[in-house]
Amino acid sequence: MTEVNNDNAADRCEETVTHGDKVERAKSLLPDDDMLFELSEFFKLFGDSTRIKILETLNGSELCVCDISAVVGVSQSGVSHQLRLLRQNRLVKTTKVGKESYYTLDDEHIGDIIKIGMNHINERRAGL
Amino acid sequence: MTEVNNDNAADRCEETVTHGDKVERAKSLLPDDDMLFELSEFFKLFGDSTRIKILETLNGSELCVCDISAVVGVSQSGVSHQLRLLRQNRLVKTTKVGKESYYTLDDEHIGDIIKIGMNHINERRAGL
DNA sequence: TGAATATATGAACAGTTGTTCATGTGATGA
DNA sequence: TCATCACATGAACAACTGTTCATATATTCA
Repeated sequence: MTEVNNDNAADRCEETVTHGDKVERAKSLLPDDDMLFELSEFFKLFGDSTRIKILETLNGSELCVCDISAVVGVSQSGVSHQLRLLRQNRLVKTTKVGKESYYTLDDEHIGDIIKIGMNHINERRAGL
Repeated sequence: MTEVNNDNAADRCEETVTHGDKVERAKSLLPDDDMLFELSEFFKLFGDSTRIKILETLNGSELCVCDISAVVGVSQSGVSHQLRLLRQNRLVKTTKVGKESYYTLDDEHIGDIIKIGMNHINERRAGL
């Protein structure tokens, strides 16, 4: 015990870690902060039902903004805002044809991720 | 064209869909609303860096709340709140030993999902 | 050129979320 | 039994997010 002996109790847990070795090991295995931040930003994109609808809609089809709006039931403006987010994060890409912008998925992993999510939900439903 | 001919322009896009057939097809392929809602709720859990840290920390180790708090750098209370969320959604499970609660992952898919996310980010970084 | 159309974007606002503080609960051991 | 500890939980609040409304931009066609 070379640790400072701080008898000021109250938040003992914060100061004297119960299993120091395990904590150090876990810390060293954690991805770096940048990766953790980007990971959460990435998954945040899937954490909204409008965006999930958009992604699932584009999974297999190429559609213009107006059509996407009709499919997901959100105003053109709302869809456009969400598409911008998805575009900036390279989940979708766009091709301009005349006045229209056609959107498609820009990452082959997206379908996989959503599929795993559905599996989780189905298993959870089955296990009631 | 058996559609009502509404000449009130303004929001034409909302009313007269550009590619009706594609829209109907896309709609029919979409998972039902319950699934879409649960999917977004599920991914929301990954959309916060504290929770991602917790999940990555528990991916391989079994730790008590106090230790998790030390690893992720959030107060015991904050971690406890997040663990409750993860517990309620069956991403983690807990075993009580005396005063301590030991947490582990409760779903074998979680590691997969995070891994795919990291791949996406690494590929995005490489493609600058 | 000017009207119509598809999309993008800024502002504003309500609803949600993550954190901390304070406190409650239940187990341990003196 | 009483103090201590690990953990859980409720309240409060600042920060963030998704939507709509209004408007800007850009393309087509008469």
